[in-house]
Amino acid sequence: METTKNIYSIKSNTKDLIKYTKDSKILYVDIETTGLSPYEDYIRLIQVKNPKKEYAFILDLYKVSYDKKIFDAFKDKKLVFHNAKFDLSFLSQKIDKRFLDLEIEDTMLIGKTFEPSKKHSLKEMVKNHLDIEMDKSQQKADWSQEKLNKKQLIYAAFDVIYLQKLFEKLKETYNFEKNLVYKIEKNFIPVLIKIEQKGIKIDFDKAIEFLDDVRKEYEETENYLIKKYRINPRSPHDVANALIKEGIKLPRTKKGNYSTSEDVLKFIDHEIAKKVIKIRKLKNSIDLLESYIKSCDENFRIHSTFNSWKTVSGRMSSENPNIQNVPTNKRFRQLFTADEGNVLLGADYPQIELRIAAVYTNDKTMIDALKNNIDLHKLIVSKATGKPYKEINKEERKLGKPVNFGLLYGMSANTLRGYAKTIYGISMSKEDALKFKKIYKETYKGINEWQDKTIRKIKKNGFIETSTLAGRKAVAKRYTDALNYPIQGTGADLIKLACIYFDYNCKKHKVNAQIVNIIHDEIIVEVEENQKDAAKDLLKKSMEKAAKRFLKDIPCPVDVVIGKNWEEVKD
DNA sequence: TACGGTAGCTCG
DNA sequence: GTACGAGCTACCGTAC
Repeated sequence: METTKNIYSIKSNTKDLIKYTKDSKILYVDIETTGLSPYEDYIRLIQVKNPKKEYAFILDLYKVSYDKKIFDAFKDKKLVFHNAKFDLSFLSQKIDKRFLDLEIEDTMLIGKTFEPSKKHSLKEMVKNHLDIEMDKSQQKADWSQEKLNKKQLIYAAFDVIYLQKLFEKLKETYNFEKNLVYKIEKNFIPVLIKIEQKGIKIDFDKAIEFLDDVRKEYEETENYLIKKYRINPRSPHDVANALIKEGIKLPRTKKGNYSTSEDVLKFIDHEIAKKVIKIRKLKNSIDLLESYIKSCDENFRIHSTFNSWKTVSGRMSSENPNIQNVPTNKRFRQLFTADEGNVLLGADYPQIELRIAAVYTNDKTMIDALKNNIDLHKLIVSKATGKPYKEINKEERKLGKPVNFGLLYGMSANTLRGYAKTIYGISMSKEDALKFKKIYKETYKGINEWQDKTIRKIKKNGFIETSTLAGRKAVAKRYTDALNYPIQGTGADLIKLACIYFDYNCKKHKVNAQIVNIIHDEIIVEVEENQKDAAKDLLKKSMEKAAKRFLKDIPCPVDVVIGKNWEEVKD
């Protein structure tokens, strides 16, 4: 049983903190805040553990204005956190930007890298690795009251004391310093924080105007349907009943309800179906616009939260609001812009997942095609329709995309038939669909072997552990997942690395550019007009260097486009 | 009334 | 036998 005596020293004085940290190059750090938002909430405590001392130091920031000198206690030191993104967001936002330049380690990331299927809270990891049960009853205590009680302070101190013990144990257990996935994720943290803090500029007036237009159209459509058919057009139940009343037959959903999905409605030649499709899209647009307008800060910038490891595959996600699912239509993309005197740069990786699949499966035909600059989406449309490759236009190419991805990730012949029907208007027999799959398999032998091997393994063991080219692990129980995770995950490894390179290069060449959005294979950057060419060059080089690291000799040329808004910078 | 699942929309 | 990965909102049945 540990004694609580000499567990901590609590002060409000920065000088005492500097004195405490002075003799160590490594520090274990945690903070307690009044809430989860680095914009709206405050840091109450900063807890620090110097491994050369027995006790933890607690800096109490109650009613103390944030002192820039606090940073001096951490300068030139390596900081160890549990979930560094959270602590560094606050420390860099409230105290000193230079916190983002420090070398760090993150015990939670080590857990996520080496034990992906376990839980990664400090409590769970301390239990698993040290066999100690931490008392977390104070975690959600009130950290804004003037006088903190002894229980709270002991809790705060133990967080960094156990953090040190956990880190030292993990260091014995895993060789994380050499692990590429850990390195990428660790170095990506400050890059991600900067993206969130900068935010992306919205053309507020245009957004309001757009919302107004959409609302009017929505209300007109809604009133029409309510008056004429007495239905709530947002209710699938009402819509289904109304259609049945009109003598239309509807398929069932998995759960047995009548389906009114767009896939069903678009084949129904009736005004209810057409207007319901329309009103759903309008409502969706209204929701998106309202979320952007609501999220703007006083400078009309949106600060979305980006997650780097929330998905199984390793892909990023964006929330509050999600700015990775902005509709591709002009009026939406034009809303995302740059400050006065700045421009945006846009760059995406062409057909990146197919390039990754080619190298991952060592498919000679696909590699050869890519080396000869053949567009694989055009090629698949050409093979499906019999139309010569050179005559495939942009619209038709767009349709090839889902088929290519579908077949890559194990799409069935039946689903392929559905695609042929809905997007090409071709009625494909089951035999034709199977024949087409066969042609695909014979063309791409490497892909085929990989798919067969994966299916066999899953059938035998019930699951499979997949790995990206950087070594990011995931467990799949369905073969379709097992085909997807390593490819999609490698795409994530690659773009994260590109962002790290770009951020580093901008610092090195003193280019004042900032990434403002990442959309899986696309990077959006904001930069001062007079540095746009330098930034463009660095972005291109950074993305191509990251691609080369994983794709080896498969070329991956990146085009960077300059413009005033997102619409203008698409390729 | 609160919650969770489903359906349906958006994106790569 | 199954293309994959996300977030957000409204509806709707169930539990309290």
